[in-house]
Amino acid sequence: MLDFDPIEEARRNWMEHGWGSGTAMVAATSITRAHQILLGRINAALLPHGLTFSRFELLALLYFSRERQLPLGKIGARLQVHPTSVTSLVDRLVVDGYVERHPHPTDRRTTLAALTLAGAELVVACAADLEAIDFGLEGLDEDGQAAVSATITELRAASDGWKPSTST
Amino acid sequence: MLDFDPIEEARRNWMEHGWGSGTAMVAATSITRAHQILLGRINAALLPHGLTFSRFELLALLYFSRERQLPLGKIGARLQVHPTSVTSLVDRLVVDGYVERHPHPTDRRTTLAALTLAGAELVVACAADLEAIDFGLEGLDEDGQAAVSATITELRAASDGWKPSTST
DNA sequence: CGCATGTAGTTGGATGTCCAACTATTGGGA
DNA sequence: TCCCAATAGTTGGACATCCAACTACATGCG
Repeated sequence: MLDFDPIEEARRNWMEHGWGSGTAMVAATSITRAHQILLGRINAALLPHGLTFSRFELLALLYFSRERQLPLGKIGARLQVHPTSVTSLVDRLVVDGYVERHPHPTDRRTTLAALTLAGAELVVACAADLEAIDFGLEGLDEDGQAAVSATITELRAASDGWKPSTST
Repeated sequence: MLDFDPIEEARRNWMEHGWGSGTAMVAATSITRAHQILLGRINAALLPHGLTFSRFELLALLYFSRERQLPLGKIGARLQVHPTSVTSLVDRLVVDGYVERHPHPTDRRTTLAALTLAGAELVVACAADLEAIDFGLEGLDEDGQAAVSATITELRAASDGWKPSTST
Protein backbone atom coordinates (compact mmCIF):
# COMPACT_ATOMS: atom_id res chain seq x y z
CA MET A 1 0.00 0.00 0.00
CA LEU A 2 1.17 3.49 -0.81
CA ASP A 3 1.93 5.96 1.95
CA PHE A 4 1.40 9.03 -0.22
CA ASP A 5 -1.20 10.42 -2.60
CA PRO A 6 -0.32 9.20 -6.10
CA ILE A 7 -2.50 11.84 -7.73
CA GLU A 8 -0.83 14.65 -5.83
CA GLU A 9 2.48 13.16 -6.95
CA ALA A 10 1.26 13.18 -10.54
CA ARG A 11 0.27 16.82 -10.28
CA ARG A 12 3.73 17.77 -9.05
CA ASN A 13 5.33 15.98 -11.97
CA TRP A 14 2.83 17.43 -14.42
CA MET A 15 3.69 20.95 -13.33
CA GLU A 16 7.44 20.42 -13.11
CA HIS A 17 7.49 19.18 -16.68
CA GLY A 18 5.65 22.28 -17.83
CA TRP A 19 2.65 20.37 -19.07
CA GLY A 20 0.18 22.71 -17.33
CA SER A 21 -1.27 23.47 -13.93
CA GLY A 22 -2.48 19.92 -13.50
CA THR A 23 -5.81 21.10 -12.12
CA ALA A 24 -7.84 19.44 -14.84
CA MET A 25 -5.63 16.36 -14.84
CA VAL A 26 -6.11 15.94 -11.11
CA ALA A 27 -9.87 16.41 -11.38
CA ALA A 28 -10.21 13.88 -14.17
CA THR A 29 -7.96 11.37 -12.45
CA SER A 30 -9.75 11.86 -9.13
CA ILE A 31 -13.12 11.18 -10.67
CA THR A 32 -11.75 8.09 -12.35
CA ARG A 33 -10.37 6.79 -9.08
CA ALA A 34 -13.54 7.65 -7.19
CA HIS A 35 -15.56 5.71 -9.71
CA GLN A 36 -13.25 2.74 -9.30
CA ILE A 37 -13.54 2.81 -5.49
CA LEU A 38 -17.32 3.14 -5.50
CA LEU A 39 -17.85 0.46 -8.09
CA GLY A 40 -15.67 -1.93 -6.15
CA ARG A 41 -17.53 -1.39 -2.90
CA ILE A 42 -20.97 -1.44 -4.48
CA ASN A 43 -20.35 -4.57 -6.48
CA ALA A 44 -18.94 -6.28 -3.41
CA ALA A 45 -22.15 -5.46 -1.57
CA LEU A 46 -24.27 -6.80 -4.43
CA LEU A 47 -22.20 -9.91 -4.98
CA PRO A 48 -24.18 -12.04 -2.48
CA HIS A 49 -27.29 -11.23 -4.51
CA GLY A 50 -25.62 -12.17 -7.77
CA LEU A 51 -26.04 -8.66 -9.12
CA THR A 52 -23.76 -5.91 -10.36
CA PHE A 53 -24.36 -2.18 -10.09
CA SER A 54 -25.30 -1.91 -13.75
CA ARG A 55 -27.84 -4.68 -13.52
CA PHE A 56 -29.18 -3.23 -10.28
CA GLU A 57 -29.67 0.14 -11.94
CA LEU A 58 -31.65 -1.46 -14.71
CA LEU A 59 -33.87 -3.36 -12.28
CA ALA A 60 -34.43 -0.23 -10.20
CA LEU A 61 -35.42 1.74 -13.27
CA LEU A 62 -38.00 -0.89 -14.18
CA TYR A 63 -39.24 -0.99 -10.59
CA PHE A 64 -39.90 2.74 -10.69
CA SER A 65 -41.66 2.71 -14.03
CA ARG A 66 -45.45 2.64 -14.26
CA GLU A 67 -46.02 -0.86 -15.56
CA ARG A 68 -42.67 -2.14 -14.37
CA GLN A 69 -41.66 -2.52 -17.97
CA LEU A 70 -39.90 -0.30 -20.51
CA PRO A 71 -38.66 -0.47 -24.11
CA LEU A 72 -34.95 -1.26 -24.24
CA GLY A 73 -34.28 2.00 -26.02
CA LYS A 74 -35.84 4.04 -23.25
CA ILE A 75 -33.79 2.14 -20.71
CA GLY A 76 -30.63 3.06 -22.52
CA ALA A 77 -31.66 6.70 -22.66
CA ARG A 78 -32.39 6.87 -18.95
CA LEU A 79 -29.31 4.98 -17.80
CA GLN A 80 -27.16 6.75 -20.39
CA VAL A 81 -25.65 3.62 -21.82
CA HIS A 82 -25.43 2.26 -25.33
CA PRO A 83 -28.07 0.00 -26.81
CA THR A 84 -25.55 -2.82 -26.88
CA SER A 85 -25.04 -2.54 -23.14
CA VAL A 86 -28.77 -2.71 -22.57
CA THR A 87 -29.04 -5.82 -24.70
CA SER A 88 -26.22 -7.42 -22.77
CA LEU A 89 -27.61 -6.53 -19.36
CA VAL A 90 -31.12 -7.68 -20.22
CA ASP A 91 -29.75 -10.93 -21.63
CA ARG A 92 -28.18 -11.70 -18.31
CA LEU A 93 -31.17 -10.60 -16.24
CA VAL A 94 -33.43 -12.80 -18.34
CA VAL A 95 -31.18 -15.79 -17.74
CA ASP A 96 -31.34 -15.13 -14.02
CA GLY A 97 -35.12 -14.79 -14.12
CA TYR A 98 -35.37 -11.17 -13.00
CA VAL A 99 -36.60 -9.77 -16.29
CA GLU A 100 -38.63 -10.99 -19.25
CA ARG A 101 -38.62 -9.81 -22.83
CA HIS A 102 -42.08 -8.96 -24.13
CA PRO A 103 -43.11 -7.79 -27.59
CA HIS A 104 -44.41 -4.25 -27.89
CA PRO A 105 -48.18 -4.24 -28.54
CA THR A 106 -48.07 -1.91 -31.54
CA ASP A 107 -44.45 -1.48 -32.65
CA ARG A 108 -42.94 -4.78 -33.65
CA ARG A 109 -39.44 -3.34 -33.69
CA THR A 110 -39.59 -2.66 -29.99
CA THR A 111 -38.85 -5.06 -27.18
CA LEU A 112 -40.10 -4.44 -23.66
CA ALA A 113 -38.11 -5.49 -20.63
CA ALA A 114 -40.54 -6.45 -17.88
CA LEU A 115 -39.61 -6.93 -14.24
CA THR A 116 -40.55 -10.31 -12.76
CA LEU A 117 -41.69 -10.82 -9.21
CA ALA A 118 -38.29 -12.23 -8.34
CA GLY A 119 -36.70 -9.16 -9.85
CA ALA A 120 -38.91 -6.83 -7.86
CA GLU A 121 -38.10 -8.59 -4.61
CA LEU A 122 -34.41 -8.62 -5.38
CA VAL A 123 -34.15 -4.94 -6.18
CA VAL A 124 -35.77 -3.99 -2.89
CA ALA A 125 -33.32 -6.10 -0.94
CA CYS A 126 -30.38 -4.71 -2.88
CA ALA A 127 -31.50 -1.13 -2.39
CA ALA A 128 -31.52 -1.69 1.35
CA ASP A 129 -28.03 -3.17 1.24
CA LEU A 130 -26.74 -0.27 -0.80
CA GLU A 131 -28.22 2.25 1.60
CA ALA A 132 -26.56 0.31 4.40
CA ILE A 133 -23.12 0.84 2.91
CA ASP A 134 -23.97 4.40 1.90
CA PHE A 135 -23.40 3.51 -1.74
CA GLY A 136 -19.72 3.04 -1.13
CA LEU A 137 -19.29 6.65 -0.07
CA GLU A 138 -17.81 5.86 3.32
CA GLY A 139 -15.35 8.67 3.93
CA LEU A 140 -17.61 11.36 2.56
CA ASP A 141 -20.20 13.05 4.78
CA GLU A 142 -23.55 14.21 3.43
CA ASP A 143 -22.24 17.68 2.69
CA GLY A 144 -19.40 16.25 0.67
CA GLN A 145 -21.77 13.98 -1.20
CA ALA A 146 -24.10 16.85 -2.00
CA ALA A 147 -21.21 19.08 -3.04
CA VAL A 148 -19.84 16.54 -5.48
CA SER A 149 -23.28 15.88 -6.91
CA ALA A 150 -23.99 19.56 -7.41
CA THR A 151 -20.72 20.25 -9.15
CA ILE A 152 -20.99 17.23 -11.38
CA THR A 153 -24.48 18.29 -12.33
CA GLU A 154 -22.93 21.23 -14.17
CA LEU A 155 -20.72 18.88 -16.09
CA ARG A 156 -23.59 16.57 -16.90
CA ALA A 157 -25.86 19.39 -17.97
CA ALA A 158 -23.19 20.68 -20.30
CA SER A 159 -22.65 17.23 -21.75
CA ASP A 160 -26.16 15.85 -21.84
CA GLY A 161 -29.12 17.77 -23.13
CA TRP A 162 -31.32 19.12 -20.40
CA LYS A 163 -30.89 22.52 -18.78
CA PRO A 164 -29.19 22.87 -15.38
CA SER A 165 -32.56 22.48 -13.69
CA THR A 166 -33.32 25.85 -12.17
CA SER A 167 -35.86 24.20 -9.92
CA THR A 168 -35.50 23.43 -6.24
CA MET B 1 -31.88 13.05 -26.11
CA LEU B 2 -33.50 13.60 -22.75
CA ASP B 3 -34.90 16.96 -21.76
CA PHE B 4 -34.65 16.34 -18.04
CA ASP B 5 -32.07 15.17 -15.51
CA PRO B 6 -32.39 11.39 -15.21
CA ILE B 7 -30.49 11.33 -11.93
CA GLU B 8 -32.79 13.92 -10.37
CA GLU B 9 -35.67 11.79 -11.56
CA ALA B 10 -34.11 8.75 -9.92
CA ARG B 11 -33.70 10.61 -6.65
CA ARG B 12 -37.38 11.54 -6.63
CA ASN B 13 -38.38 7.93 -7.18
CA TRP B 14 -35.92 6.72 -4.59
CA MET B 15 -37.45 8.97 -1.97
CA GLU B 16 -41.06 8.36 -2.92
CA HIS B 17 -40.54 4.64 -2.54
CA GLY B 18 -39.11 5.14 0.91
CA TRP B 19 -35.73 3.75 0.03
CA GLY B 20 -33.86 6.64 1.65
CA SER B 21 -32.91 10.24 1.05
CA GLY B 22 -31.21 9.40 -2.20
CA THR B 23 -28.28 11.65 -1.39
CA ALA B 24 -25.73 8.85 -1.53
CA MET B 25 -27.40 7.24 -4.52
CA VAL B 26 -27.24 10.51 -6.42
CA ALA B 27 -23.60 11.07 -5.51
CA ALA B 28 -22.56 7.57 -6.56
CA THR B 29 -24.55 7.75 -9.78
CA SER B 30 -23.22 11.23 -10.56
CA ILE B 31 -19.63 10.11 -10.18
CA THR B 32 -20.32 7.13 -12.39
CA ARG B 33 -21.80 9.33 -15.08
CA ALA B 34 -19.02 11.91 -14.78
CA HIS B 35 -16.47 9.17 -15.26
CA GLN B 36 -18.29 7.97 -18.34
CA ILE B 37 -18.41 11.47 -19.86
CA LEU B 38 -14.76 12.21 -19.17
CA LEU B 39 -13.53 8.88 -20.42
CA GLY B 40 -15.47 9.31 -23.63
CA ARG B 41 -14.08 12.76 -24.32
CA ILE B 42 -10.54 11.86 -23.34
CA ASN B 43 -10.43 8.70 -25.38
CA ALA B 44 -11.87 10.55 -28.36
CA ALA B 45 -9.03 13.06 -28.07
CA LEU B 46 -6.43 10.29 -27.84
CA LEU B 47 -7.91 8.20 -30.63
CA PRO B 48 -5.88 9.91 -33.39
CA HIS B 49 -2.75 8.90 -31.49
CA GLY B 50 -3.91 5.33 -31.14
CA LEU B 51 -3.92 5.59 -27.36
CA THR B 52 -6.47 5.21 -24.60
CA PHE B 53 -6.52 7.04 -21.28
CA SER B 54 -5.27 4.00 -19.40
CA ARG B 55 -2.35 3.52 -21.74
CA PHE B 56 -1.59 7.24 -21.65
CA GLU B 57 -1.49 7.17 -17.87
CA LEU B 58 0.99 4.34 -17.94
CA LEU B 59 3.24 6.11 -20.45
CA ALA B 60 3.06 9.35 -18.44
CA LEU B 61 4.04 7.52 -15.28
CA LEU B 62 7.08 6.05 -16.99
CA TYR B 63 7.95 9.44 -18.47
CA PHE B 64 8.00 10.96 -14.99
CA SER B 65 10.09 8.23 -13.43
CA ARG B 66 13.84 8.56 -12.98
CA GLU B 67 15.09 6.09 -15.54
CA ARG B 68 11.88 6.11 -17.51
CA GLN B 69 11.31 2.54 -16.46
CA LEU B 70 9.51 0.87 -13.58
CA PRO B 71 8.69 -2.64 -12.35
CA LEU B 72 5.21 -3.67 -13.39
CA GLY B 73 4.17 -4.07 -9.79
CA LYS B 74 5.10 -0.51 -8.96
CA ILE B 75 3.14 0.71 -11.95
CA GLY B 76 0.06 -1.07 -10.68
CA ALA B 77 0.50 0.44 -7.23
CA ARG B 78 0.82 3.98 -8.58
CA LEU B 79 -2.02 3.77 -11.08
CA GLN B 80 -4.15 1.80 -8.63
CA VAL B 81 -4.97 -0.98 -11.02
CA HIS B 82 -4.62 -4.73 -10.79
CA PRO B 83 -1.50 -6.56 -11.92
CA THR B 84 -3.51 -8.16 -14.69
CA SER B 85 -4.44 -4.77 -16.05
CA VAL B 86 -0.81 -3.71 -16.06
CA THR B 87 0.17 -6.84 -17.94
CA SER B 88 -2.55 -6.19 -20.48
CA LEU B 89 -1.67 -2.54 -20.97
CA VAL B 90 2.05 -3.21 -21.27
CA ASP B 91 1.37 -6.00 -23.76
CA ARG B 92 -0.39 -3.58 -26.02
CA LEU B 93 2.15 -0.79 -25.58
CA VAL B 94 4.94 -3.20 -26.44
CA VAL B 95 3.15 -4.24 -29.62
CA ASP B 96 2.82 -0.58 -30.57
CA GLY B 97 6.49 0.05 -29.83
CA TYR B 98 6.02 2.56 -27.03
CA VAL B 99 7.35 0.36 -24.23
CA GLU B 100 9.85 -2.48 -23.88
CA ARG B 101 10.01 -5.25 -21.32
CA HIS B 102 13.39 -5.54 -19.65
CA PRO B 103 14.54 -8.04 -17.03
CA HIS B 104 15.30 -6.69 -13.58
CA PRO B 105 19.07 -6.70 -12.90
CA THR B 106 18.89 -8.49 -9.58
CA ASP B 107 15.39 -9.91 -9.09
CA ARG B 108 14.53 -12.36 -11.82
CA ARG B 109 10.87 -12.37 -10.88
CA THR B 110 10.53 -8.72 -11.76
CA THR B 111 9.92 -7.24 -15.19
CA LEU B 112 10.68 -3.61 -15.97
CA ALA B 113 8.59 -1.61 -18.39
CA ALA B 114 10.85 0.88 -20.18
CA LEU B 115 9.64 3.82 -22.23
CA THR B 116 10.95 3.94 -25.80
CA LEU B 117 11.80 7.13 -27.65
CA ALA B 118 8.60 6.80 -29.65
CA GLY B 119 6.71 6.41 -26.42
CA ALA B 120 8.29 9.51 -24.92
CA GLU B 121 7.44 11.59 -27.95
CA LEU B 122 3.90 10.31 -28.03
CA VAL B 123 3.14 11.02 -24.42
CA VAL B 124 4.25 14.63 -24.77
CA ALA B 125 1.97 15.16 -27.76
CA CYS B 126 -0.94 13.50 -25.99
CA ALA B 127 -0.46 15.56 -22.85
CA ALA B 128 -0.74 18.71 -24.95
CA ASP B 129 -3.92 17.45 -26.58
CA LEU B 130 -5.45 16.57 -23.24
CA GLU B 131 -4.63 19.99 -21.84
CA ALA B 132 -6.26 21.47 -24.93
CA ILE B 133 -9.56 19.78 -24.17
CA ASP B 134 -9.20 20.44 -20.45
CA PHE B 135 -9.23 16.70 -19.79
CA GLY B 136 -12.83 16.51 -20.86
CA LEU B 137 -13.95 18.83 -18.10
CA GLU B 138 -15.63 21.33 -20.40
CA GLY B 139 -18.56 22.61 -18.39
CA LEU B 140 -16.62 22.84 -15.14
CA ASP B 141 -14.60 25.93 -14.28
CA GLU B 142 -11.35 25.73 -12.34
CA ASP B 143 -13.12 26.26 -9.04
CA GLY B 144 -15.46 23.42 -9.77
CA GLN B 145 -12.59 21.19 -10.77
CA ALA B 146 -10.68 21.99 -7.62
CA ALA B 147 -13.77 21.50 -5.46
CA VAL B 148 -14.44 18.05 -6.87
CA SER B 149 -10.81 17.05 -6.50
CA ALA B 150 -10.66 18.21 -2.90
CA THR B 151 -13.82 16.39 -1.88
CA ILE B 152 -12.83 13.20 -3.63
CA THR B 153 -9.47 13.35 -1.91
CA GLU B 154 -11.29 12.65 1.34
CA LEU B 155 -12.88 9.59 -0.19
CA ARG B 156 -9.60 8.38 -1.63
CA ALA B 157 -7.72 8.95 1.59
CA ALA B 158 -10.31 6.93 3.49
CA SER B 159 -10.12 4.15 0.93
CA ASP B 160 -6.45 4.05 0.10
CA GLY B 161 -3.72 4.18 2.69
CA TRP B 162 -2.10 7.57 2.96
CA LYS B 163 -3.25 10.41 5.21
CA PRO B 164 -5.36 13.30 3.87
CA SER B 165 -2.26 15.31 3.01
CA THR B 166 -2.36 18.36 5.23
CA SER B 167 -0.20 20.22 2.73
CA THR B 168 -1.25 23.12 0.53
C1' DC C 1 -48.63 3.04 -53.57
C1' DG C 2 -43.60 2.48 -52.95
C1' DC C 3 -39.25 3.23 -52.01
C1' DA C 4 -35.97 6.07 -49.15
C1' DT C 5 -35.03 7.34 -44.66
C1' DG C 6 -35.06 6.62 -39.85
C1' DT C 7 -35.59 3.80 -35.65
C1' DA C 8 -35.09 -0.57 -32.50
C1' DG C 9 -32.27 -4.36 -31.29
C1' DT C 10 -28.82 -7.65 -32.02
C1' DT C 11 -24.26 -9.53 -33.21
C1' DG C 12 -19.25 -9.44 -33.50
C1' DG C 13 -15.03 -7.21 -32.21
C1' DA C 14 -12.02 -4.31 -29.26
C1' DT C 15 -10.71 -2.36 -24.67
C1' DG C 16 -10.26 -2.22 -19.76
C1' DT C 17 -10.98 -4.17 -15.18
C1' DC C 18 -11.36 -7.57 -11.81
C1' DC C 19 -10.76 -12.41 -9.69
C1' DA C 20 -8.84 -17.10 -9.25
C1' DA C 21 -5.33 -20.04 -10.27
C1' DC C 22 -0.78 -21.01 -11.83
C1' DT C 23 4.51 -20.61 -12.55
C1' DA C 24 8.83 -18.79 -11.21
C1' DT C 25 11.70 -16.77 -7.93
C1' DT C 26 13.07 -14.94 -3.46
C1' DG C 27 13.77 -15.06 1.46
C1' DG C 28 13.35 -16.31 6.13
C1' DG C 29 12.96 -19.71 9.81
C1' DA C 30 13.47 -24.55 11.57
C1' DT D 1 20.89 -26.19 4.51
C1' DC D 2 16.13 -27.01 3.22
C1' DC D 3 11.49 -26.12 2.87
C1' DC D 4 7.55 -23.21 2.97
C1' DA D 5 5.52 -18.72 2.82
C1' DA D 6 5.55 -14.46 0.32
C1' DT D 7 6.17 -11.90 -3.96
C1' DA D 8 6.06 -10.83 -9.29
C1' DG D 9 3.81 -11.73 -13.52
C1' DT D 10 1.03 -14.25 -16.56
C1' DT D 11 -3.05 -16.79 -18.22
C1' DG D 12 -7.97 -17.78 -18.57
C1' DG D 13 -12.57 -16.38 -17.48
C1' DA D 14 -16.32 -13.02 -16.38
C1' DC D 15 -18.33 -8.28 -16.97
C1' DA D 16 -19.30 -3.82 -18.74
C1' DT D 17 -18.81 -0.52 -22.38
C1' DC D 18 -18.17 1.30 -26.76
C1' DC D 19 -18.27 1.18 -32.08
C1' DA D 20 -19.48 -0.62 -36.70
C1' DA D 21 -22.39 -3.28 -39.27
C1' DC D 22 -26.54 -5.75 -39.88
C1' DT D 23 -31.68 -7.20 -39.76
C1' DA D 24 -36.36 -5.98 -39.04
C1' DC D 25 -39.82 -2.76 -38.90
C1' DA D 26 -42.10 1.95 -39.29
C1' DT D 27 -42.94 6.31 -41.44
C1' DG D 28 -43.30 9.80 -44.70
C1' DC D 29 -42.58 12.04 -49.01
C1' DG D 30 -43.09 12.00 -53.96
